[in-house]
Amino acid sequence: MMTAVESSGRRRVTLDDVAQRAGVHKSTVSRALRSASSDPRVARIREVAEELGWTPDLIAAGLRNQQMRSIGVLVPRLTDVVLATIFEGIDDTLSQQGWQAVVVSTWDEPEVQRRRARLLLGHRVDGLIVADARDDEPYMVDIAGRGVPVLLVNRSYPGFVSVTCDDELGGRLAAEHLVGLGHTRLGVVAGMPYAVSLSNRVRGFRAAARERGVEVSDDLVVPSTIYPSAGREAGTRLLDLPDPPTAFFVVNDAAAIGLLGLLRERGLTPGVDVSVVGFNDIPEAAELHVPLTTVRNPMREMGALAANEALRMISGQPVTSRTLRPELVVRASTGPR
Amino acid sequence: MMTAVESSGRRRVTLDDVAQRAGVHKSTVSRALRSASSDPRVARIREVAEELGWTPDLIAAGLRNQQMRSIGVLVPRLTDVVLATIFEGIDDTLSQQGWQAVVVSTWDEPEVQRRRARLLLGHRVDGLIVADARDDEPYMVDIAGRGVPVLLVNRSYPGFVSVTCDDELGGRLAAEHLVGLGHTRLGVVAGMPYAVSLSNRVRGFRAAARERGVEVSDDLVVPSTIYPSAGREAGTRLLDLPDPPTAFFVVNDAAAIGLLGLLRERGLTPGVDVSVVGFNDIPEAAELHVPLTTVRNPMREMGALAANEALRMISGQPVTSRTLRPELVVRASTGPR
DNA sequence: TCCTGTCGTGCAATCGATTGCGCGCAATCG
DNA sequence: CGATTGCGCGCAATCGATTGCACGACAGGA
Repeated sequence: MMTAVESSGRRRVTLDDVAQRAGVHKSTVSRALRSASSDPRVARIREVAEELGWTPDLIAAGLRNQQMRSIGVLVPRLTDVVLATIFEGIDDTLSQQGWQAVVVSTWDEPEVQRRRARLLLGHRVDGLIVADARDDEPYMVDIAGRGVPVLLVNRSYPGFVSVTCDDELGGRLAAEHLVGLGHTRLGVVAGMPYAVSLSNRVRGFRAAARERGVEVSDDLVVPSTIYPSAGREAGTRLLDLPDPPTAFFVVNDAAAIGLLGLLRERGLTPGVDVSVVGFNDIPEAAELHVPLTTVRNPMREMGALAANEALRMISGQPVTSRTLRPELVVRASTGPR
Repeated sequence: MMTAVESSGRRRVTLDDVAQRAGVHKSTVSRALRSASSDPRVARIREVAEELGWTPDLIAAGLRNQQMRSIGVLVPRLTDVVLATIFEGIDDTLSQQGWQAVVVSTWDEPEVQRRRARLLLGHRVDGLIVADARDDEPYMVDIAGRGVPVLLVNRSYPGFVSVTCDDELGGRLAAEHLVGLGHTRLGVVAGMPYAVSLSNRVRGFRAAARERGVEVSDDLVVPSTIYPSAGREAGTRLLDLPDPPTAFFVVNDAAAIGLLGLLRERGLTPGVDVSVVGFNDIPEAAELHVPLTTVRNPMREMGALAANEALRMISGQPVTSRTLRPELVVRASTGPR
């Protein structure tokens, strides 16, 4: 004979099943299961629930309570270790507090962003954490005022509360370092123009360089994606200039790694012939043949803080934007001119 | 005056709202919205729904239909690019078919695995894709027979349908390559013993080596984690043996990268003094100073196939385990003895 | 003219957990 | 011993979409 637990493909155990077995009404069971009381009757009901293998149906409870205890998270893509790390911070924080993160990839494509955001709202998430805001296609604007709080992380946008790295400061740290080493011809691999996090890094870099008497002209600032291949391509363009830079600021480490590969092929030694500063300090930056000087971005903390702020928003508490402090990590890929 | 769409924080628009505005019953609206008809009355109802900004409540629909069109995915961690890539394949495939993936990280910890699996079931996912099966703590066994189909990916387990790489073959390819280059003293950085994917690679490697007359003794097989630091530590142990190996098989690329760092520090040139074969072919393997010879694991395809097989299981169709063919990618980190 | 078949619509039940309301029982006090 | 307070429990409504059933209208054929 099969017990209820062993049989497969059977109907879900509901509160009513427990109630019947315990000889009480389902409302009594519901109350018993969430009371802290140690009343013997309550204990008996708990026992029956356990025996029958009852587990709460979060969908039914969510419908009734108008609260799913879940937050939707939109990221460009999870195979980017930067976004994966931010999400890990979010997921960890939420799950520790009994909440569920529901993540979707949008590939930075506005149409996908809109579609998947709508879908998340259909799943009645209680809030949205947006890590893929574009300043040319701010889909979050349509979502806001839908009754669901929206928090930005990683990239900011006017009118929204956000949790970001102080990207401008990060850019400044890179510029100060390179100018301090005596470099005066600075190239920038600038990333996607629609990502404010990246353009802020470039802005900070150029401003700090100029303040120290080094002008970074527009032709030394090359847009790119965030992949190693993009670092190679942008690097090629810059190295092939009549008067190529002696130092590079690459707005993300993956592209910087591509640039390092290009330099190697051209017989240039990073840190000796040419300097390179990356951004984020992803784990492999330290493992490279020539370890990468980079700006550490507190990605995990950013995710954790974003999750907490989102919970605060949902519970109706006031929240304000926060920026986290980046830090320069000097390694072997930079050296004196 | 605010329109319904502009006002914020307001109540959700329900079918009943649309029905009242259109002067019909909500059941009529429900039918109209999902019929393909171009009847003018149907068109009118659609128009009203659009105007009021109605969006389906997937929670309510899920409760009524006993089907959420979502699949829970359990992974060790998403910051591991291997798992992130597998998940990307799953997510992409599911979302293209109108399904939602809900992913959770379990850190390979049995207690977390159990807790989060239960939580996913509480969310009424229609199936589970398990990427973090441990052969010493098979939590999936408790979950199976809960009325929800379970599919394994990445790591297999007896009695479960799985989609995996042919890891044993991958190990064989590595061994054939190294023995073919004349190496007879082979070291193995073996990964976690509880992960069958990894131990299968080691088994295939040792079997193929033995078939070619090279015995890999137990003291040359060192357990590890999958991080670069673990590659360094395991490598240190092997290099400090009285008769150290001249070639290494490292069951995953991240650890192989750590081993390459160690070799560099010891003044050994990979591909010349010592050979190293990794596993997975993650993107950075090709970008290294000494590009890594490795066994390509079709991770994204694995995820996509797993998603499709899971959908098949859910729809009640028969499914069988599938293995995908790995491929040796020879680069500069291996060379003749 | 009446009957039958078809189509569209309204009604009400359903999914499972939660909760306000009210009833009945027991305990305590005057 | 009767009245009042308090507590526990059952009842039924609720959340929002879906769907079987039944009824009414209308058309076509006998």
